[in-house]
Amino acid sequence: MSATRSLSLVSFRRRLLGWYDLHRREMPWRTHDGQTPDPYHVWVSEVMLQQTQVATVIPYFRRFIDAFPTLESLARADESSVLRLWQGLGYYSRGLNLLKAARMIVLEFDGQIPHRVDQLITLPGIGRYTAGAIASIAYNAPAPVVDGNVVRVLARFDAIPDDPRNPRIMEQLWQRAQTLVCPRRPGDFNQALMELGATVCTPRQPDCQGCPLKIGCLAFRSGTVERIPPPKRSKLLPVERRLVLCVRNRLNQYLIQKRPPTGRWAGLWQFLTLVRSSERSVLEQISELSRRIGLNLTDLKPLTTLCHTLTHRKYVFEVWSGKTDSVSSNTPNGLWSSLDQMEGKAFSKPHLLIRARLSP
DNA sequence: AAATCGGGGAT
DNA sequence: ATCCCAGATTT
Repeated sequence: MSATRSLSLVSFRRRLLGWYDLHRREMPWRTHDGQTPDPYHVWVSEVMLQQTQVATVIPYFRRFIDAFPTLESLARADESSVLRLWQGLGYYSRGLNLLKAARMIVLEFDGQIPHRVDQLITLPGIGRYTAGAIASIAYNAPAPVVDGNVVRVLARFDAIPDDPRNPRIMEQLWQRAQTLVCPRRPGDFNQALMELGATVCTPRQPDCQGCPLKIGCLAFRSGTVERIPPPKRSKLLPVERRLVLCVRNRLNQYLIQKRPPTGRWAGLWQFLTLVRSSERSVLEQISELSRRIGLNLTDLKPLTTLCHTLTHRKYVFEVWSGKTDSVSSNTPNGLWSSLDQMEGKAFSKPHLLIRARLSP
């Protein structure tokens, strides 16, 4: 790998860090006095930031640290508390892995978050990126990081036209990041690279005039910035139809169920949900359900229909309301719960929206 | 190597 | 409507 053409390695670092010192954004997990941040804060923030933008994470991070100010307090928490704090953030296994790892650190690492990448990466929920981020930001280790932002910045800087989803290209970018990382300020360097990608070297309409690396950027020189990296061709989303039933008893409680511990929305609560058959009518499906779980249902009415689009599929929820005189059911994982009681439980986003429609 | 796992920001 | 986001884990 040749150096940086017209921009030397040292100049690359100096320009990038100089830009960062001027444009660094304030974030709750960052210190403002050049001090090394709390490794626990770095870890929590980096896990929350996986596939999630900074603006989305900030309120979740504040609430999480308020509830669990230290690694020890997190290790003592239970899964339901963590999921409640993760509610709405998505990728819920991140939260559960965070809890698992906290307990492992207490038991196997004497309560100290490991400094080395090869130790960090053994913890659940910490991969190559997050290990590098923690090691460099919290402990000033000269470890590289390559996230979506860094991929874009480096692919453009070197004018790599190939798809970085190709593992070979990705490995090339990791090597490049390793070479570039500033040994004096690795944490700031890595954050600078990512922040540049998030605020200047953006996917669309990048601000090349404001970029400290435009001198030396091969994509800028050749006018190919907006074509690098190549966009992912979108595929048609499969549609999943669901029938949701909000059953209320005489105590103003609703029947809710806890989702299984694996799969989508694992461990989260929801109203009664079944796959919506296109063969049978809604009322047929509901009466079959009522027989199966032993509930006598009355006042069945359509409440709303809502769509929820995820990365790989689209859900359509047909939501119905109903009443019953029963106070028990055969529903596995079923529970009668008032709207107030539900506040303490973690619901998926679509069921959170359904819940909001039930409030008086 | 490909699929899975959420939800939202930006355009 | 589309692409992407401070990715990791499972298949």
